[in-house]
Amino acid sequence: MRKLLSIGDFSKASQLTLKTLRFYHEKGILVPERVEAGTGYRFYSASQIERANVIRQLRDLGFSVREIQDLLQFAGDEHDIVAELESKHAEVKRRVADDRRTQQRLATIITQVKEERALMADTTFEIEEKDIEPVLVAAKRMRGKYSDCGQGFKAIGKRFGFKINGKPMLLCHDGEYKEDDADFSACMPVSGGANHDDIEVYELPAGKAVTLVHKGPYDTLRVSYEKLLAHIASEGYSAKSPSREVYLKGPGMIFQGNPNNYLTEIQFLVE
Amino acid sequence: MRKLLSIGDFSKASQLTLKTLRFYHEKGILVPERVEAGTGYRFYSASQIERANVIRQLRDLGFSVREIQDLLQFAGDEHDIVAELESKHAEVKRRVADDRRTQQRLATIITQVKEERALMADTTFEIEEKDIEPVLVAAKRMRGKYSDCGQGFKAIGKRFGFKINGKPMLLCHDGEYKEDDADFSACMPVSGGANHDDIEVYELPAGKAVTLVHKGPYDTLRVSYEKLLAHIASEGYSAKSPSREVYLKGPGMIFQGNPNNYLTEIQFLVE
DNA sequence: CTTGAGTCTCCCCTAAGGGGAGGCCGTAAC
DNA sequence: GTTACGGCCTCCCCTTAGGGGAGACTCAAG
Repeated sequence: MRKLLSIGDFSKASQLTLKTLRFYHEKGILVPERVEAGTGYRFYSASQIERANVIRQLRDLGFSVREIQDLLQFAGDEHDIVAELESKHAEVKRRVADDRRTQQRLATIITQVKEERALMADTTFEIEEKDIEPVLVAAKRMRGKYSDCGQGFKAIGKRFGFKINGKPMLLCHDGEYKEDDADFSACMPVSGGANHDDIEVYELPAGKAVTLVHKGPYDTLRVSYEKLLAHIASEGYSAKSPSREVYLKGPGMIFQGNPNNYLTEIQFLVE
Repeated sequence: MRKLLSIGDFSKASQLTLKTLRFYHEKGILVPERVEAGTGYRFYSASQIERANVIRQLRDLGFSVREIQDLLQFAGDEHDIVAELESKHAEVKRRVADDRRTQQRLATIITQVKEERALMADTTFEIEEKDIEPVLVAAKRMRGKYSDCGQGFKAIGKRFGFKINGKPMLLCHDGEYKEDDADFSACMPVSGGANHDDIEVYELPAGKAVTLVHKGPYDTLRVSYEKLLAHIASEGYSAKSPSREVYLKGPGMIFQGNPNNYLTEIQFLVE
């Protein structure tokens, strides 16, 4: 009366692969109606297709085999099913939230890298004279080695977070180049905000400036400084303090990148 | 000069477990600066902490070890990095989309199950007399066995999809109960829509009705029918054709559920 | 000298099957 | 009669990113 299907036929009917069917047999969630003693051949009844479909559905909904087993245990009893569904729902929701954060971070990184690449493409690496707009910054005055400025940026980043709207800058208050006991400010352009601890918010003045984009690691910056200062002297300008360094492209959020491709714009306001 | 860290110290500094460090060593993405020949002890340089952090970041962004390996191969070369980032971004996006569909489906199922449970809780299973509102339905007239109506519902579901706004119903056009060659319509309440192929859209009339909610499998429906007809006779009403069956709760989208808990409301319009 | 903490390698385990080897069975073609 | 083919079986290894633990070795302190 009831026709039994071979595993191949059942596979076609249920859209589950042979491997999967054997696996489900082993796991006990879909046991063939009959297993021939001598050959071990599996035979399924047509009515088991329905159960196979249920399992497929549950699997698509993200339930593990173990969970499916539990769920099918109380096949008619709906007591815990809602709870299980809800916990799975919460789980998926959590995963979506996580993934969206990741996605956001990836997008940020991508735009940043692209921006830097574009920058690299249309930078001339020649001395330029241009008018600079005023810029509102959050600045932390520091003393020591220039390379310590990272901590200043970190502190500003922590406080001003999403208000930051430009590349990090360094103000050199010393008239000359100093190795060890330099007087400088780490600062970031911001859209607003108030003073906080040792971070001051103020506006850098506008004005005519002589600038040069330096390409390469930071320890070769001096070459570009000298080039700029020579130009300023030859043109008869006088440079105003502090000079500015804008870190157009440095070590990224993830990759250090190649220091030979770091870009730093040096700006001297002149009159 | 350069101090080397034992794996334990490096583990604390990098926030990667011992197991993970050994694994990354094996995979070649974070090879200790020095491995002592005799003992096999691993020693890391402090500068490797930075690389460890890069790896952590990439791992958090969902990159596999294999991908991290590729990415770190061209540590300075940024040529392919954007492409990799973008493909990962697309991948995450796809996963989010998938998960949200799953989440939606789960939510639908949950509300449905809850609704059915509420229904079960406040149903009286007594004969009631009530006034029935008119209801717009999409109906497919069929002939055969009642149990074939599922295909009718499927057809209507395919055509009217999101316009469906009620429980599936059956109209019995026969005056009497027929097993085999019954004349009935499978129909679903809809918010609108036009006739399509053999699916008609029309309004079921309002009126005074005698109803009874039947609990149990469909093959015991006759008991409730007889109870209702006896009541109608004893009250001196005359029943109008077609009678209606409303499938308040039947086999769910996933689970068959327990047929003993199926709920079906039988409605006879009377005058 | 001993002890405890740190480290090593090696082996097994995860979830949900996929891939393939080698063997058994029945049928159809030659 | 035989051979080829197709369907089925079991058994074993493989995948990710490490976790858990056993047994052995090393290092520093008491």
